Amino acid sequence: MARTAGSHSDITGPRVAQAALRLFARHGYAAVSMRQIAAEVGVQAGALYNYTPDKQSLLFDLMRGHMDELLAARATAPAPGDPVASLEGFTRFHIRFHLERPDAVFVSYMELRNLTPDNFATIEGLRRAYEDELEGILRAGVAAGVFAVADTKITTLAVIAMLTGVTTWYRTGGRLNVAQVETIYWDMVRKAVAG
Amino acid sequence: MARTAGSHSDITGPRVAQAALRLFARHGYAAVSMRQIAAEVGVQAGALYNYTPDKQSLLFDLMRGHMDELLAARATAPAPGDPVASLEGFTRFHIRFHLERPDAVFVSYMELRNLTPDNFATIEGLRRAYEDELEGILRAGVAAGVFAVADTKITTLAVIAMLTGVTTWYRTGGRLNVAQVETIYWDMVRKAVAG
DNA sequence: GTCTTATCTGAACATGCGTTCATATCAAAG
DNA sequence: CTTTGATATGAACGCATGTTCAGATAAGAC
Repeated sequence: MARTAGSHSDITGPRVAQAALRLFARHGYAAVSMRQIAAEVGVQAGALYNYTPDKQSLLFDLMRGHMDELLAARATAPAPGDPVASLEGFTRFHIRFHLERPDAVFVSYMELRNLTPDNFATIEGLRRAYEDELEGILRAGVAAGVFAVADTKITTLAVIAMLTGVTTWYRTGGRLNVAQVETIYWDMVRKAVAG
Repeated sequence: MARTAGSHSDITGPRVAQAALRLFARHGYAAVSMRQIAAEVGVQAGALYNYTPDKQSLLFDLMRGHMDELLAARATAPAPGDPVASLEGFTRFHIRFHLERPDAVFVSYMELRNLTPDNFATIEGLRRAYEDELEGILRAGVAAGVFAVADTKITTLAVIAMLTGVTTWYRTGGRLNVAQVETIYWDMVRKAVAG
């Protein structure tokens, strides 16, 4: 019995994306079948193809959407002249943003190898753009003599790895709230790059 | 034509493990078929079952082997009384050990969700034991008044995340050698936990 | 009330999956 | 030289995969 209750495109579409994100994060892209996604939405597998040309696009669209959101959110953040304040802003922004969407973060970091080469290049470019934001702050701080880092590129990657790692252990309702976590990490970042 | 050139068990066995490790690291456990592993070894799929009861054991044995190696190597490291020297030792050990086996590191961090619950618990226990090594050092440093960390558990995870991140960008023959990388990271770790 | 069109079903397609097993081969033991 | 046993083949098993599509259904337009 098709079309059981009206025009559902604007409802089913987001539900497909949500179900795919959830399942990809839990079990991995390759381990999730189109039929599992369809079942989670409450639809037959064939109906998914009204919303995505194929499984690969489903993954790519999730990842590109996540990176676009990340860069857009970052673009609206205030940009203080002081490198230390900028770095604190970046640190707190990164932790908050990533803790708010653990599934998208997980998928975007773990499923890179399941992207086609073209799609991989696109995502990689967006990630690089985000990293450049942090590296710019570090460079400015070094130039101003307030940071002492041996290598801005490596420090950038090290800081991002440390901050993103928070998603592997943080659980809502745990011992610490997001603001406390931000402060603990900011304390480490601040000292690590200090002159 | 079976058994084309003598008794190969002691040669084929390791080759199966190596091929599985390589392919799992490149494409992910779920995306790699037993036939692909067999092809890499130069054998038919059925022959793999002389060396593993099933695909899951192939993954689990690789991960347990990696964690066992990690803990065994760590156990032979010298244990200075000074917390700062201990932390430097741990930092350099961690980077060196992980850069020497990038495939095993990748698989052990990415394929946790493809382990059965029992196998997952085992690997998780070994990882915890390793983390406890670092946390012990941090606690000792805090007690001695040479480290100032807000939360030893979180700092442990943050430091390990930062150090392990080196495997995502380091390439042999690149701009920096392992010793230089060790020094850069040790500089950041040392400052991040400093009092 | 009829028609159109978006949405979904359910079956089908070719292909690949992990795993099993009877059979073949050959190294080494007697 | 014969026998044994480890090691491999290659075919087969039932089942799942991503994707396609003709047909069914119902909401909204006229």
